[in-house]
Amino acid sequence: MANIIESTCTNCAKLEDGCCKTCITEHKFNIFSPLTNEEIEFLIDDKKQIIYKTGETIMKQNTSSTHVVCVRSGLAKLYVESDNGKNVIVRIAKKGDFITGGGLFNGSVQHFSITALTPVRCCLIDSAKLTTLFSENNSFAVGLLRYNTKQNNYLLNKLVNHTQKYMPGRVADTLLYLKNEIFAESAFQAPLTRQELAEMSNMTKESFVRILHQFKDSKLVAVDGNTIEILNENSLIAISKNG
Amino acid sequence: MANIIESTCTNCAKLEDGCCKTCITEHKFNIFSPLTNEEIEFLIDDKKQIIYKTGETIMKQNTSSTHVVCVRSGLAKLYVESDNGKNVIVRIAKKGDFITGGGLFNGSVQHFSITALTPVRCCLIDSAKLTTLFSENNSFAVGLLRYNTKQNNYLLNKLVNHTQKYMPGRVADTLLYLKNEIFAESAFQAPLTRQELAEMSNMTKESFVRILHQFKDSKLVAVDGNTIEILNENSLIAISKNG
DNA sequence: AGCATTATATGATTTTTGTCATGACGCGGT
DNA sequence: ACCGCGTCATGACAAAAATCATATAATGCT
Repeated sequence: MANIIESTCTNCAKLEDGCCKTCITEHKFNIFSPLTNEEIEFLIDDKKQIIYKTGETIMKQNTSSTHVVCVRSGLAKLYVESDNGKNVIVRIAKKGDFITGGGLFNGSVQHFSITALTPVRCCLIDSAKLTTLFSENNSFAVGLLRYNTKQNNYLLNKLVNHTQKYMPGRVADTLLYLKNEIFAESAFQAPLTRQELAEMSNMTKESFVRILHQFKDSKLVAVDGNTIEILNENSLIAISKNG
Repeated sequence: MANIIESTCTNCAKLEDGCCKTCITEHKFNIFSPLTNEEIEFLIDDKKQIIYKTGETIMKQNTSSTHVVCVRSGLAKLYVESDNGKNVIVRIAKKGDFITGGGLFNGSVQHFSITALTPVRCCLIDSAKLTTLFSENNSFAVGLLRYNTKQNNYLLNKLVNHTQKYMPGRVADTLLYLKNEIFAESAFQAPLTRQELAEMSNMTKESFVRILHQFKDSKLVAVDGNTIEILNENSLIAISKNG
């Protein structure tokens, strides 16, 4: 069971200790940077700080939720569970990511699930507080809209990539995404099974394995279990572009 | 009825005529309903009213644009042009639709193209005016965010439908979308070629034609050229669900 | 350590979908 | 009316990807 850890992070319970303010800068929660100290105080007043174990569900699709998630550490997968039982992993959330399940001002039903890939430390913040701040602080409102817009463009791009590219292009996309967006390193140990990597790439695990093996044979990547190293990024980019 | 609206709209240059205000209610531009008369006056001050002929490009992907589009009549396709030359039609815009190409507050680059499927009458409004109103009128800001959120959920849904369903399910989706979202009638004459219907359904035109033919054989639809009639909506829904 | 369970890998086969080729039909322009 | 062009339709075939089967490696548990 996930445990509330307000005791372990006592500094964070009140703003006077400087913890939440620090968290916002340190963890790069850019979305909150326009807020004044007073507004932050208001925001975090009754927030809950939770640690999820690997594999635990942070949010479940189609359930109702009145809070948003701010990831402080760890990785989580955001995925849609389709009617046929197959999952589509939409993105990976990491430190500093801010997640609204179905969106503010649009009902409380979550349109995707979130599951911890590693232990995840996060803060759950009441949506109502965000809507209040949305009205009071225009820069914050602009930030929220911009966040949504970017998400929109991201999804538009993913739609095209997933429907128009052949499998090697999609595998290349997934590997480049992990390198550049998540780990920011050429070699990384991804806490993702082949099944999950396949769900990110819109294919079966068998197909993913085969293509990864081809990439390995072509010296584009080095693979050892969950550790993947990008050896030839330019070729992967070419494969991604080519389709 | 339609004539009255259109004749008033021709003098839409000033609010004194009551036209833009009428337009907002009559054409159901809900996004603008929170605005005061003064704000509307400000918004439409130097707007441009344009008529596009069938086939004309209203917005071109990857170009810069500083305005948003409000469709007053006609139909237009919003589509992404992918690197391999194939198009993905994301949605059809109709009367009352409000379109921001790449989004407010996020650069001016358009992330998709818009082309008129029929003659399209629309107003182009300066994005800067919207951002000003966003700051001044909170209800309007909420409406914009809600619009974006809905768009997000729509794209999420389309991503899953296009990647997880077999072709018959996707064709069923397209037909149901046209019936319920665009024409609001069981029988409709769609100004879309088979190629375009295929681009909405993420498949080749040949595949679309074949599946439409099967649906016709199964008495699910009646087809005569561009006129399509949904005869058995429940079966189409079942096919859509099934995958 | 030994066993059960899960994840990974790989070949054989089938299903799904796209590509190519061809013909029919409809429509605008001369 | 005739031609040319684009759309629509349909069959034959090829390519892409999923499924199935099975083997191996890794992991967790008692």
